Amino acid sequence: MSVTARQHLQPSNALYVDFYNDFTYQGDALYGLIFERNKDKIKVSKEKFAIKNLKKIFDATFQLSTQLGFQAMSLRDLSKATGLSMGGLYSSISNKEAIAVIVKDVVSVVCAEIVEESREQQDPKLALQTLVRGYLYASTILQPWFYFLFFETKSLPSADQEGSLKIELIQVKELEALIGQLTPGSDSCHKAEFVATMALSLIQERYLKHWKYKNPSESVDKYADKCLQLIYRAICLDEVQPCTQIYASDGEN
Amino acid sequence: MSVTARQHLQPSNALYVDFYNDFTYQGDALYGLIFERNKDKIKVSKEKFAIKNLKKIFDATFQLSTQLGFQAMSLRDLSKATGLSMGGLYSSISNKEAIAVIVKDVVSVVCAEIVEESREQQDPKLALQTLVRGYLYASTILQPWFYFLFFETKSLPSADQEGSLKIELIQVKELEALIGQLTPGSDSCHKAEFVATMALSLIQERYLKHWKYKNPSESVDKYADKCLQLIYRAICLDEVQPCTQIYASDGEN
DNA sequence: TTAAAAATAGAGCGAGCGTTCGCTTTTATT
DNA sequence: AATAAAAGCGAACGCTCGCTCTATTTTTAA
Repeated sequence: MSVTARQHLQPSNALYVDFYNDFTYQGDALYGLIFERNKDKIKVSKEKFAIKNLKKIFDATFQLSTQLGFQAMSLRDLSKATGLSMGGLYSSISNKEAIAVIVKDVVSVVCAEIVEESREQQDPKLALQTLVRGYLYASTILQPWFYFLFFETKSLPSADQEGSLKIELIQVKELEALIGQLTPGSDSCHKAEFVATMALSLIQERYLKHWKYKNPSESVDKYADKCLQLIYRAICLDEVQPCTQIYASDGEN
Repeated sequence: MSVTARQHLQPSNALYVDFYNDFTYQGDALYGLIFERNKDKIKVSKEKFAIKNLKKIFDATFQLSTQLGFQAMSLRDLSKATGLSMGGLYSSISNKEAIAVIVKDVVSVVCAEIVEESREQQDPKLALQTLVRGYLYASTILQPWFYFLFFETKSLPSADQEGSLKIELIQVKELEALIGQLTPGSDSCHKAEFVATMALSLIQERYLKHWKYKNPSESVDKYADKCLQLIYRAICLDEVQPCTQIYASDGEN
């Protein structure tokens, strides 16, 4: 069942849940992927043990660096929080910096996947929806990863810093291209560039201020609806339904 | 001449320049204010010397912490960049943390001032415009300050961390209140809360991604226009002019 | 049962951190 | 030109950092 077909039946429905169930970059599968992509730098040779440790390390890193910042988090702090000894830490990661690099790598891979899925759509409106929802849903599931990369880009080696900026550039350019295709003429109300910037800002708002959105799984669908609706309005897309009508069915939004 | 009167004559005009000329929180006056507010913690007793050093210290701090992050910036780095000795640094600031606290203090004062100016306006539409333009213009002039506070809130003592979050909360609540007053009924297209969130995201976008906006003084007026226009559209404000008309006069926007 | 793999505790390394303090230089006033 | 106060200096202190290493124990999987 296609995305739009579903939405016509029940707006603000279980799209996120569907995405979540298909999303392979989470849980053990995610850490398995990290293990595969960093085998050469990880001393632990068996996947099972590596996954267990990586899970602990990233969970603790996100918790500590959210509180203190990555630079202020010491490896002794991390050792305490993970329950691993110093030696244990260094058998799963090559050094402190490598933690940040892996986060960048994961976000990079996930974003590339979302762009790919969007490009499979023929209809630009569907492609835009796939893109916006993809970013919102993925950054909800991987909130600490996206959040970390935004705030800790400075902690990366300079090559990866550039890579991190490039991710953002690709995101906004992809949005801009699709929005550009949807604007009837060049005399649109708002230029595609500005609308794409706004869209990305709203996407980032969501994972940067996650404390505002306590039950993400409940509300992220509605948030995505509102973002898309706002994009349509910004580019004067007439074909869109008046938004009061969309939200008339359920009281809260 | 009032804000709207001017805009009717020439949209995207010299509003920023006017703001800039009236804005007292810049240059020596700003550092004088910092000196006054921190006299007890500053060993240098003569304003003239304090201003000279504070200027050096904050300029260098913003440059270094943008590159490395505040935590990674050492006071030896700062000493080298300012040309001051370690002792010289410590005669103008009480310790490293104090630098970040002062930034929070400055942004806090400036934001309070903007809210105050907005509240002086009777017409909610004018008040909203004053608020949005105020935030955009002030954060353009004080871009490094706003940028620093956003990224380095974690480096503050916990009391000031809360203070920093509160600034953001006040900003969005003030926007929300005014937008709420402008929405005709409760069945508005978008809830005021969401539109306020979007507005603040766009304001922050501007000073967080300042590398995108090379000539801020030239374009910030147009950016403000676009933000306000988008807010009006989001809340289905009919009285607003079609935006194509506004931008018809000048080619680029 | 057993050999390999994983993990531990923690002493220790050099480097660099934030901060201090006794001293010298500059300033402003006589 | 003299002088007292203010400003500025930079070596040194105690400490923590990222990281390594060893001896030892525990866990795993055949």
